[in-house]
Amino acid sequence: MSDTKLNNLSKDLYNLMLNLHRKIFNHDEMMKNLPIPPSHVKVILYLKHNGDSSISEIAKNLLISKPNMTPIIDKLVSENMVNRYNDPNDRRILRIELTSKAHEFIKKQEEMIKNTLSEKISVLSSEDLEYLGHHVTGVIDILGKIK
Amino acid sequence: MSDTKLNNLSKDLYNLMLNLHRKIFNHDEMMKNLPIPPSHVKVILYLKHNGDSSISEIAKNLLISKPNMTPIIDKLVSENMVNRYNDPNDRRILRIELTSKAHEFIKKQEEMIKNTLSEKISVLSSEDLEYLGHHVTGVIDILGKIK
DNA sequence: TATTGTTATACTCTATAACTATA
DNA sequence: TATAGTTATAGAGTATAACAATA
Repeated sequence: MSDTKLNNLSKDLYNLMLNLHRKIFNHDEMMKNLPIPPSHVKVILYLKHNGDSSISEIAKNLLISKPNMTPIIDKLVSENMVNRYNDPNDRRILRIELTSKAHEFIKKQEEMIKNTLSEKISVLSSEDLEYLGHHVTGVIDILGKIK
Repeated sequence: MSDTKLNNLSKDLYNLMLNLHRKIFNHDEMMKNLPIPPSHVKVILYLKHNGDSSISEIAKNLLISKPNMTPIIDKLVSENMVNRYNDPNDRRILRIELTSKAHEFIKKQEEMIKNTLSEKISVLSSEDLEYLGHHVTGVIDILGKIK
């Protein structure tokens, strides 16, 4: 693959991110509408996607410094969104798991986000929606091959 | 267009956002690598996209509270990234414009982001890159019809 | 000696109310 | 009276270094 082709594609991907952000998925707007701070959302979504994890794992992957994990997990525990439990193999490690309340929270928020998306694209013609679906699943399929 | 179709498409769009974020464009990671805080980046990019703007306009559209704009603009001025000037028609209004240094900064950052994107997709086969380009421009074209 | 998680602390970012100057 | 921008201030989020417990 030629370098210019790769460069053009990365330019298109950058434009795709900007367009998605501006037209249908404003990250900041979503976060402001949530009842809990962004760092809590990140931790919950991380656990949902990666399963039970140690505090260090979460911190490393979410780029949150370890000391700041303590108050975040404290609050999530007090809100009954996660539980701490000891790792049976290494007594230094605390593992974090989602509660059923957290799973319900995620489900509800995803519904809200999907409703917002539906609204934004509902102005498109039936034909455009057809094409959009085709191209979106096309991109997802290929991204699935990375990593 | 049937509601179920719209729902499926919004689900796909949600998955597209998640996949883009996880596979090739980690928002937090990008921000951490920048030499200036996120709020400054947002203001600069807003001005790049929307042209000279009043402080209230910027605050409203970026969901930053007005009082917090003062120190942000102060710092950007001291870093020689923006200038303040009076609106000729309304003496209450201060308008903000980007300096040439800011334009260069944006150009450099966009280059870095595109290089990162190139690296991430360079593992794909020539054929997959071809398809990816096709679908990405397809999505961009249709998004262009919104708003 | 290295790693896990915590404490302490200072710094930045943010939200709210109250102020001034212009309209 | 309403709006633009500011000041003051308290709260939330973050980064860094130093520490105790465990490996």
